[in-house]
Amino acid sequence: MTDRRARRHEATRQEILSATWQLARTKGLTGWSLREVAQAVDMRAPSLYGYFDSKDAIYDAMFAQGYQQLLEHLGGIPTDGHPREVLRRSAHAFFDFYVADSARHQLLFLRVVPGFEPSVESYALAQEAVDQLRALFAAIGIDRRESVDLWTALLSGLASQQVSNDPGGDRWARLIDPAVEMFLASELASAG
Amino acid sequence: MTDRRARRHEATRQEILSATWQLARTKGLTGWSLREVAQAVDMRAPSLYGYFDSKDAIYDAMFAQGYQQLLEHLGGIPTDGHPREVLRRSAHAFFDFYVADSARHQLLFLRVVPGFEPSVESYALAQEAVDQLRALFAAIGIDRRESVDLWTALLSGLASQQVSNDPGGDRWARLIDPAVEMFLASELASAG
DNA sequence: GTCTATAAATGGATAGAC
DNA sequence: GTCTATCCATTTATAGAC
Repeated sequence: MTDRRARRHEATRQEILSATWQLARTKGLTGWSLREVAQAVDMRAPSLYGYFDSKDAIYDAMFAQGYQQLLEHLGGIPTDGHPREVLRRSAHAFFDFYVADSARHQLLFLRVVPGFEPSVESYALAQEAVDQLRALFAAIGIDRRESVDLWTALLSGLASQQVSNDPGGDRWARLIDPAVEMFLASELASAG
Repeated sequence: MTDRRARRHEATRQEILSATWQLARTKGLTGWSLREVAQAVDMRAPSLYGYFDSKDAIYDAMFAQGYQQLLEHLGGIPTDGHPREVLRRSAHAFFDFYVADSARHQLLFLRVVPGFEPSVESYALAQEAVDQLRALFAAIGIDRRESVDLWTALLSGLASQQVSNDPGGDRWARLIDPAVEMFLASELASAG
């Protein structure tokens, strides 16, 4: 059983992680220190070591949490209706997830933190997300790996351009639906 | 006239920049210190200040150099022949440039270095690259901004996936030509 | 132009009292 | 579980001798 003490401990852990996410968003993924985290949660830096073994352990927990959020995000996509609609929904869902937090994107999808490698447990979550995406595509009849790879590249590219070149705008967001049509036309041509 | 002293100074500057690029590639874009740079060029750290005012000034010089390389890379693309061929060439050129140095990509296209903002002079080079890309597309009859934006997203997405998920491989490189065909088919459908 | 010496701050992390 | 105190390394950057 998780007693009161364990629940409190976990709550504080979450509070710390919440503070690191906030710092990562405002000061950059690598632009914060343990002292700043401690200050944000009204502690002294050494107290953080009661919850995380090291700064990299915090990054690892953020990595895992980010992929859990992605899994929930993907899991929330209805898979009913016409394949075109499912694809459109998933495109917007993926785009929104990416654009919502560019620090999270840098942590999950790029290799930005010097020296940081996710633990095997955390990496398993990343693999799970890949599997879930593949399952989504299989459900609407797209099962070639190349197709999924192309779709992933297309969507991550749109989102990356949006974040980097038009933050807060919709210059690339408006291209999602045309991109889905382009992709589908190409898929139908390949399949038929 | 640039006398011997000025030429020597510039040569040393280049040597320093070369060392920082190497460090950025091996230890991450933000994973190196001035001491390491100095050691690599057989100096002491304070001597670097004879060539650059600060670490951010080095990042700025790298930023400018990266865009100069991109401009040269784009300029080297022959624009003769069938539009499909020009597009294919430019796709491979862009992909190769991106994949060749992921630290450079992070510096030029993402906001990875905490606190770093390119100077106006350096940013002008970035704008020049955008203009040159637009000119290339105009030359083959693609002049809608949305088309160029979609193409940029598609190629940067392919390259990003290649670097992040299959470094050293060709899983996404093999999708370049199919992606060009997909893009062209969509463009022809829009135009005609 | 490069050095030594050092400032002045900050980093992650540990020891040990309470 | 959190603190103070501190270690020890490292950071960027400056002063001033040579």
